[in-house]
Amino acid sequence: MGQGEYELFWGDRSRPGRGRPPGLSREGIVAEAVAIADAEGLQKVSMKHLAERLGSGVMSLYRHVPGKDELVILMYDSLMAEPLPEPEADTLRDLLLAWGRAVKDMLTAHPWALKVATSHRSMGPNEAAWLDATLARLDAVDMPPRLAMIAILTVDYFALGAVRPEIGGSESSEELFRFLADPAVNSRFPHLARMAAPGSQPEPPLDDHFEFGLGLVVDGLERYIESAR
Amino acid sequence: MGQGEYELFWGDRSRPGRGRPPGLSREGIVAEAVAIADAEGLQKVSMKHLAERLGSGVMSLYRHVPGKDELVILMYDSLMAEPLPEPEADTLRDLLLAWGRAVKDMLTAHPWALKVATSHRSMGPNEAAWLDATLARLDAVDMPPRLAMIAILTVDYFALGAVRPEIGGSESSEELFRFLADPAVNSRFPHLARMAAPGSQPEPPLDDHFEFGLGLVVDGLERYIESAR
DNA sequence: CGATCAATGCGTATGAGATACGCTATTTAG
DNA sequence: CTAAATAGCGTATCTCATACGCATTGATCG
Repeated sequence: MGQGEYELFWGDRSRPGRGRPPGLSREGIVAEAVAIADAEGLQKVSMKHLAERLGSGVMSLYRHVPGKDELVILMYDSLMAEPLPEPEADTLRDLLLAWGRAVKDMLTAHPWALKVATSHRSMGPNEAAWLDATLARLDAVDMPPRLAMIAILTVDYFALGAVRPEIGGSESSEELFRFLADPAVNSRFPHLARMAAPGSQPEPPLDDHFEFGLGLVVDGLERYIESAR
Repeated sequence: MGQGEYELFWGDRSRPGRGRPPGLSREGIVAEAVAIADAEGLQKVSMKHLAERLGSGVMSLYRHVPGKDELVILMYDSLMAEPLPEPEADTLRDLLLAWGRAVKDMLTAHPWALKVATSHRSMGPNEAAWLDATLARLDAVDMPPRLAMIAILTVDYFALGAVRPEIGGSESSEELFRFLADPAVNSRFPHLARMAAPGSQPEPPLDDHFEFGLGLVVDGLERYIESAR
Protein backbone atom coordinates (compact mmCIF):
# COMPACT_ATOMS: atom_id res chain seq x y z
CA MET A 1 0.00 0.00 0.00
CA GLY A 2 1.09 3.55 -0.13
CA GLN A 3 0.61 5.79 -3.13
CA GLY A 4 -2.04 6.95 -5.48
CA GLU A 5 -4.73 6.80 -2.87
CA TYR A 6 -5.81 10.33 -3.53
CA GLU A 7 -9.02 9.10 -5.13
CA LEU A 8 -9.67 6.76 -2.25
CA PHE A 9 -10.06 9.55 0.25
CA TRP A 10 -10.71 12.65 -1.75
CA GLY A 11 -12.30 11.45 -4.97
CA ASP A 12 -15.85 12.26 -5.97
CA ARG A 13 -18.15 9.72 -4.41
CA SER A 14 -21.48 11.27 -5.34
CA ARG A 15 -24.12 9.08 -6.92
CA PRO A 16 -26.44 10.09 -9.74
CA GLY A 17 -30.07 9.26 -9.01
CA ARG A 18 -30.09 6.59 -11.62
CA GLY A 19 -29.28 2.94 -11.05
CA ARG A 20 -29.85 0.34 -8.42
CA PRO A 21 -29.51 1.78 -4.95
CA PRO A 22 -26.68 0.36 -2.88
CA GLY A 23 -27.45 -2.15 -0.18
CA LEU A 24 -23.95 -1.99 1.18
CA SER A 25 -22.03 1.13 2.10
CA ARG A 26 -18.35 1.83 2.38
CA GLU A 27 -18.88 2.96 5.94
CA GLY A 28 -20.68 -0.24 6.88
CA ILE A 29 -18.04 -2.40 5.28
CA VAL A 30 -15.22 -0.56 6.99
CA ALA A 31 -16.99 -0.68 10.34
CA GLU A 32 -17.53 -4.42 10.09
CA ALA A 33 -13.92 -4.95 9.09
CA VAL A 34 -12.82 -2.98 12.13
CA ALA A 35 -15.08 -5.12 14.30
CA ILE A 36 -13.48 -8.27 12.94
CA ALA A 37 -9.99 -6.91 13.43
CA ASP A 38 -10.77 -5.85 16.98
CA ALA A 39 -12.21 -9.22 17.87
CA GLU A 40 -10.11 -11.64 15.87
CA GLY A 41 -7.09 -9.75 14.63
CA LEU A 42 -6.19 -8.13 11.36
CA GLN A 43 -5.16 -11.36 9.68
CA LYS A 44 -8.72 -12.62 10.03
CA VAL A 45 -9.99 -9.76 7.91
CA SER A 46 -10.34 -11.47 4.56
CA MET A 47 -12.74 -10.42 1.86
CA LYS A 48 -14.45 -13.76 2.23
CA HIS A 49 -14.87 -13.60 5.97
CA LEU A 50 -15.97 -9.99 5.78
CA ALA A 51 -18.58 -10.75 3.13
CA GLU A 52 -19.97 -13.59 5.24
CA ARG A 53 -20.36 -11.26 8.20
CA LEU A 54 -22.17 -8.76 6.04
CA GLY A 55 -24.32 -11.41 4.41
CA SER A 56 -23.15 -10.40 0.97
CA GLY A 57 -21.13 -11.88 -1.85
CA VAL A 58 -17.41 -11.42 -1.83
CA MET A 59 -17.25 -9.46 -5.06
CA SER A 60 -19.92 -7.04 -3.93
CA LEU A 61 -17.41 -5.47 -1.61
CA TYR A 62 -15.36 -4.31 -4.55
CA ARG A 63 -18.15 -1.98 -5.61
CA HIS A 64 -17.44 0.06 -2.51
CA VAL A 65 -13.76 -0.40 -1.86
CA PRO A 66 -11.01 -0.63 -4.51
CA GLY A 67 -9.24 -3.54 -2.83
CA LYS A 68 -8.01 -5.07 0.35
CA ASP A 69 -5.09 -2.73 0.91
CA GLU A 70 -7.30 0.30 0.53
CA LEU A 71 -9.82 -1.22 2.90
CA VAL A 72 -7.17 -1.50 5.58
CA ILE A 73 -6.20 2.12 5.08
CA LEU A 74 -9.83 3.16 5.41
CA MET A 75 -10.12 1.07 8.56
CA TYR A 76 -7.21 2.91 10.06
CA ASP A 77 -8.49 6.34 9.22
CA SER A 78 -11.90 5.46 10.60
CA LEU A 79 -10.31 5.03 14.03
CA MET A 80 -9.82 8.77 14.13
CA ALA A 81 -13.39 9.65 13.21
CA GLU A 82 -13.97 10.86 16.76
CA PRO A 83 -12.41 14.24 17.39
CA LEU A 84 -9.06 14.30 19.15
CA PRO A 85 -9.48 14.19 22.95
CA GLU A 86 -9.09 17.52 24.70
CA PRO A 87 -5.77 18.20 26.40
CA GLU A 88 -5.70 18.88 30.12
CA ALA A 89 -4.41 22.38 29.60
CA ASP A 90 -3.30 24.53 26.72
CA THR A 91 0.36 24.53 27.45
CA LEU A 92 2.99 23.31 25.08
CA ARG A 93 3.78 20.43 27.38
CA ASP A 94 0.22 19.30 27.89
CA LEU A 95 -0.55 19.52 24.22
CA LEU A 96 2.31 17.25 23.31
CA LEU A 97 1.57 14.83 26.12
CA ALA A 98 -2.05 14.72 25.03
CA TRP A 99 -1.03 13.91 21.49
CA GLY A 100 1.18 11.06 22.60
CA ARG A 101 -1.49 9.64 24.87
CA ALA A 102 -4.20 9.92 22.24
CA VAL A 103 -2.09 7.92 19.82
CA LYS A 104 -1.30 5.39 22.50
CA ASP A 105 -4.93 5.00 23.53
CA MET A 106 -6.10 4.54 19.97
CA LEU A 107 -3.49 1.84 19.38
CA THR A 108 -4.08 -0.06 22.58
CA ALA A 109 -7.80 -0.07 21.85
CA HIS A 110 -7.09 -1.45 18.37
CA PRO A 111 -3.84 -3.38 18.49
CA TRP A 112 -3.99 -4.29 14.83
CA ALA A 113 -3.73 -0.62 13.92
CA LEU A 114 -0.07 -0.39 14.85
CA LYS A 115 1.08 -2.25 11.80
CA VAL A 116 -1.02 0.00 9.61
CA ALA A 117 0.28 3.11 11.33
CA THR A 118 3.85 2.07 10.68
CA SER A 119 3.34 1.17 7.04
CA HIS A 120 3.67 3.47 4.10
CA ARG A 121 0.30 4.95 3.60
CA SER A 122 -1.41 8.17 2.69
CA MET A 123 -3.23 10.34 5.18
CA GLY A 124 -6.99 10.31 5.35
CA PRO A 125 -9.38 13.06 6.38
CA ASN A 126 -9.76 11.92 9.95
CA GLU A 127 -6.07 11.70 10.59
CA ALA A 128 -5.68 15.09 8.94
CA ALA A 129 -8.31 16.50 11.26
CA TRP A 130 -6.48 15.16 14.32
CA LEU A 131 -3.26 16.71 13.11
CA ASP A 132 -4.90 19.99 12.24
CA ALA A 133 -6.51 20.22 15.66
CA THR A 134 -3.21 19.85 17.46
CA LEU A 135 -1.48 22.23 15.09
CA ALA A 136 -4.20 24.75 15.83
CA ARG A 137 -3.66 24.46 19.57
CA LEU A 138 0.10 24.69 19.23
CA ASP A 139 -0.39 27.75 17.07
CA ALA A 140 -2.43 29.24 19.89
CA VAL A 141 0.58 28.94 22.18
CA ASP A 142 2.80 30.59 19.57
CA MET A 143 4.54 27.59 18.11
CA PRO A 144 5.77 28.19 14.56
CA PRO A 145 3.87 25.78 12.30
CA ARG A 146 6.74 23.75 11.01
CA LEU A 147 8.39 23.38 14.37
CA ALA A 148 5.01 22.37 15.74
CA MET A 149 4.78 19.67 13.13
CA ILE A 150 8.20 18.36 13.99
CA ALA A 151 7.32 18.27 17.65
CA ILE A 152 4.18 16.30 16.89
CA LEU A 153 6.02 13.88 14.67
CA THR A 154 8.73 13.32 17.23
CA VAL A 155 6.18 12.50 19.89
CA ASP A 156 4.34 10.35 17.39
CA TYR A 157 7.40 8.32 16.54
CA PHE A 158 8.09 7.66 20.17
CA ALA A 159 4.50 6.73 20.85
CA LEU A 160 4.31 4.27 17.96
CA GLY A 161 7.44 2.56 19.16
CA ALA A 162 6.72 2.56 22.86
CA VAL A 163 3.23 1.17 22.42
CA ARG A 164 4.49 -1.90 20.68
CA PRO A 165 5.69 -3.82 23.75
CA GLU A 166 2.49 -2.95 25.60
CA ILE A 167 0.40 -4.33 22.80
CA GLY A 168 2.34 -7.52 22.28
CA GLY A 169 0.89 -9.12 25.39
CA SER A 170 2.98 -12.25 25.44
CA GLU A 171 5.90 -10.23 24.23
CA SER A 172 6.59 -8.61 27.57
CA SER A 173 10.19 -7.99 28.41
CA GLU A 174 10.31 -11.41 30.04
CA GLU A 175 9.33 -13.10 26.81
CA LEU A 176 11.59 -10.89 24.76
CA PHE A 177 14.63 -11.95 26.70
CA ARG A 178 13.68 -15.54 27.26
CA PHE A 179 16.86 -16.72 25.60
CA LEU A 180 18.79 -15.28 28.53
CA ALA A 181 17.51 -18.13 30.65
CA ASP A 182 20.07 -20.40 29.06
CA PRO A 183 23.44 -19.86 30.77
CA ALA A 184 25.30 -21.00 27.68
CA VAL A 185 23.61 -18.15 25.84
CA ASN A 186 23.44 -15.35 28.37
CA SER A 187 27.13 -15.49 29.01
CA ARG A 188 27.53 -14.14 25.50
CA PHE A 189 25.51 -11.07 26.46
CA PRO A 190 26.53 -10.20 29.99
CA HIS A 191 25.20 -6.65 30.02
CA LEU A 192 21.91 -7.67 28.51
CA ALA A 193 21.63 -10.39 31.14
CA ARG A 194 22.35 -8.02 33.99
CA MET A 195 19.86 -5.50 32.68
CA ALA A 196 17.12 -8.07 32.29
CA ALA A 197 17.78 -9.79 35.60
CA PRO A 198 14.48 -9.74 37.48
CA GLY A 199 14.29 -7.70 40.64
CA SER A 200 17.83 -6.48 40.40
CA GLN A 201 16.68 -3.08 39.22
CA PRO A 202 14.17 -0.82 40.86
CA GLU A 203 12.50 1.64 38.56
CA PRO A 204 11.27 2.10 35.94
CA PRO A 205 9.97 -1.22 34.63
CA LEU A 206 10.86 -2.02 31.07
CA ASP A 207 7.47 -2.92 29.76
CA ASP A 208 5.67 0.17 30.98
CA HIS A 209 7.95 3.05 30.37
CA PHE A 210 5.58 4.84 28.07
CA GLU A 211 4.86 7.76 30.38
CA PHE A 212 8.43 7.93 31.54
CA GLY A 213 9.84 7.99 28.03
CA LEU A 214 7.16 10.33 26.78
CA GLY A 215 8.11 12.77 29.49
CA LEU A 216 11.75 12.60 28.47
CA VAL A 217 10.95 13.27 24.84
CA VAL A 218 8.69 16.18 25.65
CA ASP A 219 11.38 17.56 27.93
CA GLY A 220 13.78 17.65 25.05
CA LEU A 221 11.30 19.44 22.83
CA GLU A 222 10.30 21.91 25.52
CA ARG A 223 13.87 22.86 26.31
CA TYR A 224 14.68 23.45 22.69
CA ILE A 225 11.63 25.56 22.10
CA GLU A 226 12.15 27.67 25.20
CA SER A 227 15.78 28.23 24.42
CA ALA A 228 14.94 29.21 20.85
CA ARG A 229 12.93 32.17 22.12
CA MET B 1 5.29 -13.87 13.42
CA GLY B 2 6.35 -13.33 16.94
CA GLN B 3 6.58 -16.07 19.54
CA GLY B 4 8.04 -19.44 20.04
CA GLU B 5 11.03 -18.72 17.92
CA TYR B 6 13.42 -19.79 20.60
CA GLU B 7 14.37 -22.85 18.62
CA LEU B 8 14.87 -20.80 15.50
CA PHE B 9 17.75 -18.85 16.92
CA TRP B 10 18.99 -20.83 19.86
CA GLY B 11 18.07 -24.41 19.11
CA ASP B 12 20.63 -27.10 18.49
CA ARG B 13 21.62 -27.05 14.84
CA SER B 14 24.42 -29.57 14.93
CA ARG B 15 24.45 -32.35 12.38
CA PRO B 16 25.37 -35.95 13.02
CA GLY B 17 27.87 -37.27 10.53
CA ARG B 18 25.33 -39.56 9.01
CA GLY B 19 22.99 -38.72 6.16
CA ARG B 20 23.17 -36.86 2.91
CA PRO B 21 25.27 -33.72 3.27
CA PRO B 22 23.36 -30.49 2.69
CA GLY B 23 23.82 -28.63 -0.56
CA LEU B 24 22.00 -25.61 0.73
CA SER B 25 22.69 -23.76 3.93
CA ARG B 26 20.53 -21.56 6.07
CA GLU B 27 23.09 -18.78 5.75
CA GLY B 28 23.08 -18.99 1.96
CA ILE B 29 19.32 -18.99 1.79
CA VAL B 30 19.03 -16.02 4.10
CA ALA B 31 21.71 -14.12 2.22
CA GLU B 32 20.01 -14.68 -1.12
CA ALA B 33 16.67 -13.65 0.34
CA VAL B 34 18.26 -10.44 1.59
CA ALA B 35 19.70 -9.83 -1.85
CA ILE B 36 16.26 -10.20 -3.40
CA ALA B 37 14.67 -7.91 -0.84
CA ASP B 38 17.35 -5.28 -1.33
CA ALA B 39 17.00 -5.34 -5.09
CA GLU B 40 13.30 -5.97 -5.61
CA GLY B 41 11.58 -5.41 -2.31
CA LEU B 42 10.36 -7.70 0.43
CA GLN B 43 7.15 -8.63 -1.34
CA LYS B 44 9.22 -10.24 -4.10
CA VAL B 45 10.75 -12.65 -1.64
CA SER B 46 8.63 -15.70 -2.25
CA MET B 47 9.74 -19.24 -1.62
CA LYS B 48 9.36 -19.90 -5.34
CA HIS B 49 11.40 -16.94 -6.48
CA LEU B 50 14.01 -17.62 -3.86
CA ALA B 51 14.34 -21.26 -4.90
CA GLU B 52 14.77 -20.26 -8.52
CA ARG B 53 17.59 -17.92 -7.60
CA LEU B 54 19.26 -20.65 -5.65
CA GLY B 55 18.70 -23.24 -8.37
CA SER B 56 16.86 -25.50 -6.00
CA GLY B 57 13.37 -26.85 -5.51
CA VAL B 58 10.93 -24.85 -3.47
CA MET B 59 10.43 -27.45 -0.80
CA SER B 60 14.13 -27.88 -0.27
CA LEU B 61 14.18 -24.55 1.50
CA TYR B 62 12.02 -25.94 4.26
CA ARG B 63 14.78 -28.28 5.29
CA HIS B 64 16.76 -25.25 6.42
CA VAL B 65 14.13 -22.75 7.48
CA PRO B 66 10.88 -23.56 9.29
CA GLY B 67 8.77 -21.24 7.15
CA LYS B 68 8.46 -17.92 5.44
CA ASP B 69 7.86 -15.87 8.57
CA GLU B 70 10.90 -17.30 10.25
CA LEU B 71 12.96 -16.66 7.15
CA VAL B 72 12.09 -12.99 7.30
CA ILE B 73 13.10 -12.84 10.93
CA LEU B 74 16.40 -14.47 10.10
CA MET B 75 16.89 -11.98 7.28
CA TYR B 76 16.42 -9.13 9.69
CA ASP B 77 18.81 -10.46 12.26
CA SER B 78 21.41 -11.10 9.59
CA LEU B 79 21.55 -7.37 8.92
CA MET B 80 23.24 -6.96 12.27
CA ALA B 81 25.88 -9.61 11.69
CA GLU B 82 28.49 -6.88 11.39
CA PRO B 83 29.46 -5.45 14.76
CA LEU B 84 27.85 -2.21 15.78
CA PRO B 85 29.74 0.80 14.37
CA GLU B 86 32.02 2.55 16.84
CA PRO B 87 30.71 5.77 18.38
CA GLU B 88 32.67 8.98 17.87
CA ALA B 89 33.38 9.28 21.55
CA ASP B 90 32.49 7.47 24.74
CA THR B 91 30.16 10.03 26.14
CA LEU B 92 26.56 9.40 26.98
CA ARG B 93 25.45 11.71 24.21
CA ASP B 94 27.65 10.23 21.52
CA LEU B 95 26.72 6.71 22.47
CA LEU B 96 23.03 7.40 22.10
CA LEU B 97 23.52 9.34 18.88
CA ALA B 98 25.59 6.50 17.51
CA TRP B 99 22.85 4.02 18.33
CA GLY B 100 20.23 6.08 16.56
CA ARG B 101 22.39 6.57 13.51
CA ALA B 102 23.35 2.91 13.34
CA VAL B 103 19.70 1.94 13.30
CA LYS B 104 18.94 4.57 10.71
CA ASP B 105 21.82 3.51 8.48
CA MET B 106 20.83 -0.12 8.62
CA LEU B 107 17.25 0.69 7.68
CA THR B 108 18.07 3.08 4.87
CA ALA B 109 20.43 0.49 3.41
CA HIS B 110 17.66 -2.12 3.60
CA PRO B 111 14.32 -0.32 3.38
CA TRP B 112 12.33 -3.53 3.63
CA ALA B 113 13.70 -4.09 7.11
CA LEU B 114 11.58 -1.35 8.66
CA LYS B 115 8.43 -3.38 8.50
CA VAL B 116 10.20 -6.31 10.12
CA ALA B 117 11.67 -4.11 12.82
CA THR B 118 8.24 -2.79 13.72
CA SER B 119 6.53 -6.17 13.80
CA HIS B 120 6.27 -8.41 16.80
CA ARG B 121 9.27 -10.61 16.67
CA SER B 122 11.82 -12.21 18.90
CA MET B 123 15.39 -11.04 19.17
CA GLY B 124 18.17 -12.88 17.44
CA PRO B 125 21.81 -13.22 18.39
CA ASN B 126 23.05 -10.42 16.18
CA GLU B 127 20.55 -7.93 17.47
CA ALA B 128 21.34 -9.05 20.99
CA ALA B 129 25.02 -8.45 20.32
CA TRP B 130 24.32 -4.91 19.10
CA LEU B 131 22.30 -4.20 22.19
CA ASP B 132 24.84 -5.73 24.49
CA ALA B 133 27.63 -3.69 22.94
CA THR B 134 25.84 -0.43 23.56
CA LEU B 135 24.81 -1.47 27.05
CA ALA B 136 28.46 -2.23 27.74
CA ARG B 137 29.54 1.21 26.63
CA LEU B 138 26.80 2.92 28.59
CA ASP B 139 27.86 0.91 31.61
CA ALA B 140 31.37 2.24 31.12
CA VAL B 141 30.03 5.78 31.52
CA ASP B 142 28.17 4.77 34.68
CA MET B 143 24.65 4.41 33.36
CA PRO B 144 22.55 2.04 35.47
CA PRO B 145 21.63 -0.93 33.27
CA ARG B 146 17.91 -0.54 33.20
CA LEU B 147 18.00 3.18 32.64
CA ALA B 148 20.49 2.55 29.86
CA MET B 149 18.06 0.13 28.26
CA ILE B 150 15.27 2.67 28.41
CA ALA B 151 17.45 5.31 26.86
CA ILE B 152 18.34 2.96 24.04
CA LEU B 153 14.73 2.01 23.46
CA THR B 154 13.61 5.61 23.43
CA VAL B 155 16.19 6.50 20.82
CA ASP B 156 15.28 3.35 18.93
CA TYR B 157 11.59 4.24 18.83
CA PHE B 158 12.35 7.66 17.49
CA ALA B 159 14.75 6.30 14.90
CA LEU B 160 12.29 3.70 13.62
CA GLY B 161 9.64 6.34 13.20
CA ALA B 162 11.81 9.08 11.78
CA VAL B 163 13.39 6.83 9.20
CA ARG B 164 10.06 5.97 7.67
CA PRO B 165 9.52 9.18 5.66
CA GLU B 166 13.10 9.06 4.41
CA ILE B 167 12.66 5.54 3.16
CA GLY B 168 9.33 6.04 1.47
CA GLY B 169 10.86 7.88 -1.46
CA SER B 170 7.68 8.95 -3.13
CA GLU B 171 6.20 9.52 0.27
CA SER B 172 8.08 12.75 0.89
CA SER B 173 6.20 15.44 2.72
CA GLU B 174 5.04 16.79 -0.61
CA GLU B 175 3.39 13.51 -1.50
CA LEU B 176 2.04 13.03 1.98
CA PHE B 177 0.16 16.29 1.85
CA ARG B 178 -0.81 16.19 -1.79
CA PHE B 179 -4.47 16.47 -0.91
CA LEU B 180 -3.78 19.98 0.30
CA ALA B 181 -3.43 21.03 -3.32
CA ASP B 182 -7.18 21.03 -3.65
CA PRO B 183 -8.58 24.29 -2.23
CA ALA B 184 -11.90 22.64 -1.46
CA VAL B 185 -10.00 20.22 0.76
CA ASN B 186 -7.26 22.31 2.32
CA SER B 187 -9.72 24.84 3.64
CA ARG B 188 -10.84 22.12 6.00
CA PHE B 189 -7.33 21.89 7.42
CA PRO B 190 -6.03 25.45 7.57
CA HIS B 191 -3.18 24.83 9.99
CA LEU B 192 -2.02 21.79 8.12
CA ALA B 193 -2.08 23.80 4.92
CA ARG B 194 -0.09 26.64 6.38
CA MET B 195 2.47 24.27 7.82
CA ALA B 196 2.92 22.42 4.55
CA ALA B 197 3.01 25.52 2.39
CA PRO B 198 6.26 25.35 0.43
CA GLY B 199 8.88 27.96 1.16
CA SER B 200 6.85 29.67 3.80
CA GLN B 201 8.96 28.15 6.51
CA PRO B 202 12.70 28.23 6.84
CA GLU B 203 14.15 25.43 8.88
CA PRO B 204 14.11 22.57 9.48
CA PRO B 205 12.72 20.72 6.49
CA LEU B 206 10.08 18.16 7.25
CA ASP B 207 11.45 15.23 5.36
CA ASP B 208 14.92 15.37 6.84
CA HIS B 209 14.53 16.12 10.47
CA PHE B 210 16.16 12.94 11.63
CA GLU B 211 19.25 14.57 13.10
CA PHE B 212 17.27 17.45 14.48
CA GLY B 213 14.73 15.23 16.19
CA LEU B 214 17.37 12.79 17.37
CA GLY B 215 19.19 15.64 19.04
CA LEU B 216 16.02 16.70 20.81
CA VAL B 217 15.35 13.22 22.10
CA VAL B 218 18.89 12.75 23.31
CA ASP B 219 18.69 16.16 24.98
CA GLY B 220 15.73 15.00 27.00
CA LEU B 221 17.50 11.84 28.06
CA GLU B 222 20.72 13.62 28.90
CA ARG B 223 19.02 16.22 31.05
CA TYR B 224 17.16 13.58 33.00
CA ILE B 225 20.23 11.50 33.61
CA GLU B 226 22.34 14.45 34.68
CA SER B 227 19.68 15.75 37.01
CA ALA B 228 19.24 12.27 38.53
CA ARG B 229 22.83 12.35 39.72
C1' DC C 1 32.72 -54.15 0.91
C1' DG C 2 27.89 -54.20 1.01
C1' DA C 3 23.67 -53.33 3.88
C1' DT C 4 21.57 -50.00 6.55
C1' DC C 5 20.49 -45.58 8.28
C1' DA C 6 19.77 -40.77 8.50
C1' DA C 7 19.30 -36.67 6.55
C1' DT C 8 18.57 -33.91 2.28
C1' DG C 9 16.37 -32.65 -2.35
C1' DC C 10 12.15 -31.99 -4.28
C1' DG C 11 7.59 -33.06 -7.24
C1' DT C 12 2.85 -32.99 -6.40
C1' DA C 13 -1.25 -31.79 -4.15
C1' DT C 14 -3.91 -28.76 -1.21
C1' DG C 15 -5.98 -24.84 0.46
C1' DA C 16 -6.32 -19.92 1.40
C1' DG C 17 -6.72 -15.47 -0.46
C1' DA C 18 -7.32 -11.57 -3.74
C1' DT C 19 -9.48 -10.13 -7.61
C1' DA C 20 -10.81 -9.79 -13.03
C1' DC C 21 -14.86 -10.59 -15.84
C1' DG C 22 -19.32 -10.68 -17.17
C1' DC C 23 -24.05 -11.63 -16.27
C1' DT C 24 -28.22 -10.49 -13.65
C1' DA C 25 -31.13 -7.59 -10.87
C1' DT C 26 -32.96 -3.23 -9.64
C1' DT C 27 -33.94 1.46 -9.94
C1' DT C 28 -34.89 5.99 -12.18
C1' DA C 29 -34.81 9.29 -16.25
C1' DG C 30 -37.10 10.38 -20.28
C1' DC D 1 -42.55 1.52 -21.16
C1' DT D 2 -37.82 1.47 -22.54
C1' DA D 3 -33.19 2.53 -21.94
C1' DA D 4 -29.48 3.77 -19.01
C1' DA D 5 -26.95 3.38 -15.02
C1' DT D 6 -25.42 1.09 -11.11
C1' DA D 7 -25.26 -2.65 -7.52
C1' DG D 8 -24.89 -7.66 -6.36
C1' DC D 9 -22.34 -11.55 -7.11
C1' DG D 10 -20.97 -16.54 -9.17
C1' DT D 11 -17.11 -18.37 -11.48
C1' DA D 12 -12.54 -18.66 -12.91
C1' DT D 13 -7.75 -17.51 -12.34
C1' DC D 14 -3.43 -16.58 -10.23
C1' DT D 15 -0.27 -16.27 -6.48
C1' DC D 16 1.52 -18.24 -2.31
C1' DA D 17 2.76 -21.06 1.49
C1' DT D 18 3.27 -25.49 2.84
C1' DA D 19 2.04 -30.78 4.10
C1' DC D 20 3.34 -35.34 2.44
C1' DG D 21 5.92 -38.85 0.71
C1' DC D 22 9.35 -40.69 -2.23
C1' DA D 23 13.89 -40.59 -4.23
C1' DT D 24 18.78 -39.54 -3.43
C1' DT D 25 23.13 -39.55 -1.32
C1' DG D 26 26.84 -40.29 1.85
C1' DA D 27 28.48 -42.12 6.29
C1' DT D 28 28.58 -45.87 9.48
C1' DC D 29 28.72 -50.51 10.85
C1' DG D 30 28.87 -55.37 10.50
